[in-house]
Amino acid sequence: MDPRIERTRSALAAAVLELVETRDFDSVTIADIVKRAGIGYATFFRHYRDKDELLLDVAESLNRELLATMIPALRDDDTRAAALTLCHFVDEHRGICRALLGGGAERQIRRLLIERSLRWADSAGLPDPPGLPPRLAIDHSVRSMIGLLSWWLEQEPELDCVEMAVIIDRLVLTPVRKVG
Amino acid sequence: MDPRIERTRSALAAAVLELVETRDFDSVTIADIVKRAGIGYATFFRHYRDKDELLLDVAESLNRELLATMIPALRDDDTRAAALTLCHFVDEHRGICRALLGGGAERQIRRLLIERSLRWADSAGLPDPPGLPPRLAIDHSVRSMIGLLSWWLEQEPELDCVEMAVIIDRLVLTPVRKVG
Amino acid sequence: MDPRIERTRSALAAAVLELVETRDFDSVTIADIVKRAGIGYATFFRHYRDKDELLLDVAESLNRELLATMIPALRDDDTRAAALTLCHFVDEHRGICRALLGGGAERQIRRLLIERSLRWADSAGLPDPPGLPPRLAIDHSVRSMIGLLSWWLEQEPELDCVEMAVIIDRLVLTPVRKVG
Amino acid sequence: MDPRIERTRSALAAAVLELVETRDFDSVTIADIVKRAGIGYATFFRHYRDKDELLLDVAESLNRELLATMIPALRDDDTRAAALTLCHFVDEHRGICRALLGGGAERQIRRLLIERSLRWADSAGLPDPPGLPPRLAIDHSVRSMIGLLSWWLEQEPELDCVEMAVIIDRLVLTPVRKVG
DNA sequence: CTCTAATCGAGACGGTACGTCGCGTCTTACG
DNA sequence: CGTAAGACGCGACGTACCGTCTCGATTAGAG
Repeated sequence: MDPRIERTRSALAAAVLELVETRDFDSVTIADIVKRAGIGYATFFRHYRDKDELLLDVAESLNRELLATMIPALRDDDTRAAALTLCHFVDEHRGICRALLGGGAERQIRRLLIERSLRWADSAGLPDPPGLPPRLAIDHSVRSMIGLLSWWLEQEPELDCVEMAVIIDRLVLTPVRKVG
Repeated sequence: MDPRIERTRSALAAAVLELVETRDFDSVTIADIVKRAGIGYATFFRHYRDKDELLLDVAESLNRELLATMIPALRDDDTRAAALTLCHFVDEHRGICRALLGGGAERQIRRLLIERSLRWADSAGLPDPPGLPPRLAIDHSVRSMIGLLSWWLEQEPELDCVEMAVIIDRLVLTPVRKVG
Repeated sequence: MDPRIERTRSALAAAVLELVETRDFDSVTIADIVKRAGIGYATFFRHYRDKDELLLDVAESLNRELLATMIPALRDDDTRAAALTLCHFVDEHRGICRALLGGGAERQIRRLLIERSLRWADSAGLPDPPGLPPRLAIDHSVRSMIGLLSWWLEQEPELDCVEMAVIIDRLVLTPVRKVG
Repeated sequence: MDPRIERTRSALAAAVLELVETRDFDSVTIADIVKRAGIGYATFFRHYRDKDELLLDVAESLNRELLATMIPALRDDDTRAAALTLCHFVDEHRGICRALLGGGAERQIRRLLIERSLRWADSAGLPDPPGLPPRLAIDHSVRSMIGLLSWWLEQEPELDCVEMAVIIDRLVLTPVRKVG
């Protein structure tokens, strides 16, 4: 791929992430982003249809990185370990995650995460847990984890990763897998 | 209170609810609402600062109504009955709820519901469940139920109220109350 | 006449004059006036169709007062004395006159003054000066005097009434009466 | 300069002049102007802060054109010729001049003309006439000529340019220059 | 001294124009 | 000749003020 394109997209991604650290994603304008990235206004639209598409591109990368870290634990069916991995990942990317999960782009991010998780579960041949409609387990898990993580990120870090992982495991992952 | 004010606000509430049944809340303009309500454009801003404030007003009423219905079950600690009541309520207001929970106003609605639930829990002297940080139980419960209900509303009604209540009870309410 | 009406109109006249001392007439709103006058908003429109009508009412009174003072000199054809009377009158009402002549209402005021002067000239049987189209003499005199007085009012009072009267007489009244 | 800017401004100038031929300037809305000019509403404000600024821009051009025509006569101290030139100019631009001098923008136009004339007089080293405060001669001349021209433009053209020039010369220019 | 009608305050309302903002498209000019 | 810069059409927003209207409450002046 043309290195110029690469450079432009990186600049845009970096810019939006920097901006979103301090302000709400909704309140960041495309003009802000391109100014920060040092590229022309019209150039933005040669790469992304709109703001959301840029953010989803960023989220996509992050998600790939996250999934890669979690896959071993998921493969072992070790929900506690998976939760812990997740918490560490989020903790290390507090700024970005707060922006992505708590900012105005939450819905798009959530949709992306759910969609990717469903796709992964399908490809991994994960069975639907007993007693739940198909796909609901994934949908609920992702939504709830996002919810808990949002809550966690909003607090000052009173809970460490281990404590948070225990909570996630107890409130989300375990209930999904075991009947009542 | 001046009956004219009452009339205007009712007209606005009715209009936004009607519009939101067919279109996404974000795509509804204030001009649409006032046209539908048969009131003047500027008059809108004499009552609400923006679209969201109107929606929150509507949500507030709905929430009061919902809480009133659920209180008996909540008082009896009967989580299954509470969930069933909730599902029936949502089922009877499918259109409105889909708009409130799934439209662009989700964040505001969620914040309102969490805040009201916390306040109610405080006033009712509800203790925090063991093993969870204070207030997280409520926060998580509300978020998760909203998530499950959103999923339910998006599906064609393949699940009836009872089935849905069972799921909510299993995935949200019971895990919150019992340790591991 | 009902004393309440009298009281309301006086209050309005006083209010608009006070307001117009500090701000431009155009920027004074009806809401400002009624607030200052201590009367109800709708009450304004029971007395005047709009802001201009109120101002014209005020100007009308002032004009009557002015004409009364000038009539002796005008009758004697003593343009110098007439100009002096005018200057004294304006000097004694600097604030109001600055508002009426320099503010945003200038056009209406001017039209009123021209119209009243024409009517007075007709009724007094004043002949048109030789060499000028009918009515132009009055029109030009009023306009020019307003212009000079505006200029005078804008300056800090470097010129006294006598000097100003001399100028008016030289630049306006004499040229109108004598053929070049 | 970007030809698009040039094109837009020309379109706006043309539009406002066309509209102002039939209606009062005050009653012309910005929406009217942009519609007539075939440009977008918001674009207007990218070029002018408000309606007045557009009109002043138009007036500025016209004024430059006028001054250019009058300069020879003014240089020769030939007031009669200058007045005649002025009358011809106004006669050839009756529509525009009626709009500029008689419409609601009169004050701004007058201020502009006075200011420009003062500047020109300064730069040309024109001395103040004897017996008059500095600058008053210019101020009065401009105001009076505007007044007379307004009157002339309101009449159906009963007076031709020569007659009007004589009047202006007699009532304004000569009195300013000669004592008594 | 009462009674009736005019006048009042308060302020909600429909309406019109304004000026701002951000988006996504399209043109221009420059390297 | 491709890319930055940025002008443009569009449309929603929220503000300001106007003139109309409906309410009761108050007050004048006639009986």
